Amino acid sequence: HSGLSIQEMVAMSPELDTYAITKKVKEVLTDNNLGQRLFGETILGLTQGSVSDLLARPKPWHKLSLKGREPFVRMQLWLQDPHSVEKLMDMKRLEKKAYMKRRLSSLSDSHTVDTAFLGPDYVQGSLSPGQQHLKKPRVVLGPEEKEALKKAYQQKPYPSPKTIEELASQLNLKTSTVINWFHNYRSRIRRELFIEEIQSAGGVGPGSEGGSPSLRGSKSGEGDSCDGTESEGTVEARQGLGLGLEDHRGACKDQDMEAESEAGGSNNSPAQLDCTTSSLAGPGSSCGQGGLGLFSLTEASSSSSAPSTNIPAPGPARNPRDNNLRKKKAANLNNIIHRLEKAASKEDPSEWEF
DNA sequence: TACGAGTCAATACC
DNA sequence: GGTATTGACTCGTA
Repeated sequence: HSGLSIQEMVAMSPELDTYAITKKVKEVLTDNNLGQRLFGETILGLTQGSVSDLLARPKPWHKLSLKGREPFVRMQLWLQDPHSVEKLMDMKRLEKKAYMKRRLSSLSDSHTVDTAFLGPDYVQGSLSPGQQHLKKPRVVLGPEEKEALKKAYQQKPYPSPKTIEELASQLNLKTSTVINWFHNYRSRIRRELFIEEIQSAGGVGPGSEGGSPSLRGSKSGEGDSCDGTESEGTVEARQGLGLGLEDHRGACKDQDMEAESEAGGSNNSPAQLDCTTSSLAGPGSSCGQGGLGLFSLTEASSSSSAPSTNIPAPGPARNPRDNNLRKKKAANLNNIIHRLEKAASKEDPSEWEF
């Protein structure tokens, strides 16, 4: 695109609505029966798992590093390409053809080892079959171990090396496993909090970095997300973008939904974003957007107001299990937040209750 | 050196 | 078979 590298484009990109982008991508993929693996590998250069994660839990733009923004810029470009679906369909056909060809040749030569069973490394010739066995088996933590780790986390999210050692020996795990678990858990809790904070429509401006926004209960009262505060974004850049502003209003209007949201309720209407996402649909969109540029999505959501444009909807595919999971997570987070709030209100650490 | 961010890839789940 | 989850890893940064 315009001879710019993707990094340059990311650097120059205005704020994008990551939620709207992923929503649209999911739509296009399902509508055209295209898998995450194919999309990830050909468009984003990511694996299926990463794509799944990105699509299910997009971080708000302002929370992303340059590297983290890259897939969203790629998705945006892909959505703006009128032939995007065709191209991916072609790739799908080619893959199928190649697969059939491989199957045929492996069937015709009974002496040939079916590389499908040997993994990509072997296919690429980097590993011999013998070496396959050297691969580290994945550690799968049992429910009791997870429970114990979670309890330990609630007591100390940043355990000392000594605590880690103790945990590891008590649970019969390697210390590196315990360390990794804490890293991952912190990171994922943080990500869940981003989502929760967006969902509760409080909006996090750049100024709310000093702690969990949920703790502050600031909502948007400071004028950040609901007062139209401008950051780098210009009014001109918002033209024809109804997206951020409208959703924004919706988000502010729905502040009283927070309680329900925190309880894991699904209170976001996917329809809210219809017009939003249609701005991604390119020419022919019914939501009146004139001559949108490359990154036309959400200048509307200035950095201070971005989160509220990224309202994560539960999505139509949510099954009861997902909802339960969400409820559990929300409850767990609220529990943690509650304890942190209590702790924060007591000056003497000895009074902190965890 | 510890941490966060981002990602891979094995596994679980539907 | 496609998608979601999650332990492990790399890399950049303070």
